[in-house]
Amino acid sequence: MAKTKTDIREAIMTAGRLAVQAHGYNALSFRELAKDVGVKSASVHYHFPTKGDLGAALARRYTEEGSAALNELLATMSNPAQIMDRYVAIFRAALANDNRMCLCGIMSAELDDLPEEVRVEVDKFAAVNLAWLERVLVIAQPKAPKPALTDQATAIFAAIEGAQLVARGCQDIGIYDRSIRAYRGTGLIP
Amino acid sequence: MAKTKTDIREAIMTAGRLAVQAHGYNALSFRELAKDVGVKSASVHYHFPTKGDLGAALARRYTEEGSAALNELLATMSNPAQIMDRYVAIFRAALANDNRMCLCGIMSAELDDLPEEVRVEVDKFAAVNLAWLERVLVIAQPKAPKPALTDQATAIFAAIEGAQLVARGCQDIGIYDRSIRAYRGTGLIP
DNA sequence: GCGTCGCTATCTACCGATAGACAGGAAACA
DNA sequence: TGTTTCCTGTCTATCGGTAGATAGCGACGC
Repeated sequence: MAKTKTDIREAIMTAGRLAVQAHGYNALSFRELAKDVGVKSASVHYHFPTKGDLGAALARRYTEEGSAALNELLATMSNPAQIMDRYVAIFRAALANDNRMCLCGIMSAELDDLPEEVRVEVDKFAAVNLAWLERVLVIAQPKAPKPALTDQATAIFAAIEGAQLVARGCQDIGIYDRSIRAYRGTGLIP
Repeated sequence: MAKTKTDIREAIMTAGRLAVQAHGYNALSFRELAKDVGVKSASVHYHFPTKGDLGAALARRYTEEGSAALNELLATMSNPAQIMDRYVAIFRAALANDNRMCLCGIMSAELDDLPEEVRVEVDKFAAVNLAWLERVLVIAQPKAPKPALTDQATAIFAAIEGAQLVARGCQDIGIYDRSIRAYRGTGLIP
């Protein structure tokens, strides 16, 4: 089967996402990426004229796919605790996959070096997650005041990203698991 | 006043720490660093032969100074809630200082690109913080079983690092403050 | 006088980006 | 239908810039 234009574009985006999740945006290289995909770096520039275009496309796609998966979760499950089980499992999967991180989490660490178009996508990812978490919390704690749930959603997102970061840094996924367990124990996570 | 050898070394380490906290280890450049300090890049190589040496020295110093400050805290204060107030304030200060991050937190995100000698220092920083947090928790919750406190210490450290990461990514220190407030509300942080 | 220490100058390797050639297929026209 | 034209997508080759690292020189202090 011949490679179509879309095939290569998709291959670039997949390889790019994996590379960023493992090494960050700064370490993303057109040459390396091209080698992975099996083309020349100039061809990558054809599909993504600048590195900023590529980074923004990666982050946008990451957010879109994440958002779709989260909405699917909310649509098919009703127990908040079970929903949150799945949520924390998503972030755990990145770690389990070769000690990778959330794409937008790792990009947050590199914020000062990101082109503006990438930065806005990182912000969007956080916004999508916070809004979704708040929806779950409304189900879990219908009587709680709304502002408190907003804070809690923020705290949950930050806590999970942090658990992923520290677990990655220590190369010990057990740190992630123990942190999540403690979050649940205190009721931070339903 | 003339610059002694130690002056230059210290200036390099200070500028280096600030640069890493703002841009990460990968973005740390001998040329930029030399320009900041007012010497040539070859001179920086004289004090720190390789980039790995410099990174490891920065992380080691960061851990040592942090450890000393934390021990001082424990020695002069007795109320766990007040002690934790000071602890979260330390991490907040980095954010307030030009949206910087914990040096070892940002290095954790770059883990795959770190030389081994830097990696071990990052691990040490986490270990020092976890051990210290556990000591504070033992004071705050003397009746709790030890393993639970270990988990809680891990969770607190991860949560604070995460709050810092997300707040930095969104360039909104309010995210840090709201997260910490929620952590306290649930009792995760005493 | 012999180390110490910062300098100049240079090396190799890699970066993102661009120019220009070329193959192949679709589209337009006879 | 046969021919010409245009566009798409990839290639080779190269640019200017920066990275970390090194060799060797000269100034200065013990």
